[in-house]
Amino acid sequence: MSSPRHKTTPTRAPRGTLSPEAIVHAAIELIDRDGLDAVTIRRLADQLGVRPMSLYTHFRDKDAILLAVTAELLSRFQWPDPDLDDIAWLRQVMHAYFELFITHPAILQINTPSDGVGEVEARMSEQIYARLARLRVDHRTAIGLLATLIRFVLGCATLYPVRRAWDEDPQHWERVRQQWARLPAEVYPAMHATTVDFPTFTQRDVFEFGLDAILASLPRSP
Amino acid sequence: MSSPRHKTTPTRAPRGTLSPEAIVHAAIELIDRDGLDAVTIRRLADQLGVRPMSLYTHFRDKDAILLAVTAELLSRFQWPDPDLDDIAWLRQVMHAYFELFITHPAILQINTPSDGVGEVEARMSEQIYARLARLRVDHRTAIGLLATLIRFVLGCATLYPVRRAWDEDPQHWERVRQQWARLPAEVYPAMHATTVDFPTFTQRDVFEFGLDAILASLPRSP
DNA sequence: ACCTGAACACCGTTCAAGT
DNA sequence: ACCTGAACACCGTTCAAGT
Repeated sequence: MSSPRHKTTPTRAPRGTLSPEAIVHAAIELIDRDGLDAVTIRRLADQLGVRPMSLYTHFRDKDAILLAVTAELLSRFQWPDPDLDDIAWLRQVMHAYFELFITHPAILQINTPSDGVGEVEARMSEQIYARLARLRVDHRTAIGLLATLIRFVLGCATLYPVRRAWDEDPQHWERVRQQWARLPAEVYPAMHATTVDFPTFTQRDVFEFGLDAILASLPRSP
Repeated sequence: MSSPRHKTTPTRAPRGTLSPEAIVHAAIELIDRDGLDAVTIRRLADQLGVRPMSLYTHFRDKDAILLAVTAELLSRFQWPDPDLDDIAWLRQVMHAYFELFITHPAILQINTPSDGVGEVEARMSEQIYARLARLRVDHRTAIGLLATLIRFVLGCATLYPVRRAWDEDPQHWERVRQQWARLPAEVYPAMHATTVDFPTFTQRDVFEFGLDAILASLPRSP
């Protein structure tokens, strides 16, 4: 009578339920399903079967969680086959970098302090500079080229989520062509002219085109 | 006795105090001073000497305000002198685009639905395609080139706020050089090698380098 | 038409407690 | 050491009211 055992006890979670890894894992799941804004201390706790405050035993604050998330995602970077010839290997690195960003667009939205993206960059540097040196590229060009490539990939990744719908709609470019063709040729001569043999680009096509353009200065591999 | 006139009346704001323009203006001020996160309906209202709910008379919700902010900022895009030769003009457009983004980095964080950045792109297109046509660039190359340039500029702008501190610290690159030089030459031969004539890049130098690289395929202007 | 108070359903986080 | 309840200072926004 004094202690009604079979209350609707909200069952305290057992001691081992939580860990930094489990939290990061749950956060990534939430991000990939519903986007970065869906990551909330309270919703994270729900997903883990725990009360909100429990998370603070494992991370100082929410920022620390998101930082661990980016670290985990960046660690999934896929190094290409080292046997590829130098230019193919270089392109492959950029491809892997691009793929990483478009499968987890949230990385771009998480504010990493001071160097952030630089993590992957740093690990890339040695190998990339070695390849470029082998291609007889001078130091200044090597550094400039890598910086340019990184920025291009970053831009592609930033635009990808917005442009993605265009790739998936087979009629998109035909509609654009018709729209441009309807423009008065006197005012928009250049755009009008392109509609005769209208070229279409997927996001990946653009990526390929840009890579070609930036790497064009390099000596062709045999 | 019945109506104590001189209460500490919280003085209702007069009817003309608010307007979409005033709200957008105040929001931009807040953004430029304290960043995008500082933009809050309540703080915006404070800044305008008005109560929070008043803003909803002029905008449907907060997103609508931020959309108006990006529209306003993008409208400040500075078209370069049309008398410049084609390649110089093209570079100048990209410079203006870059400057716009680095003076108001918040534009990059505001989620513009579907086309967003495309606003400026669209207005650029006709003029840029006209110039490229005059340079005898085929349609496909023109579209690919513009897409590449935009992504590169976007990447530069994204990285700029993070890398800005490097530009402003005169000792930064010397410290990096020493750090690289201290690496064991057997494990990091390439990075070690660069330290003998260590090249330094400001963010603007990188921008210039990348522009050169991407536009290298174009025929040199006379 | 424009400005507003009260209230609601959310946040991240502090602090003091439980086990 | 780890999990938690209550509470605080914030959010955006709805709804019904004032002028």
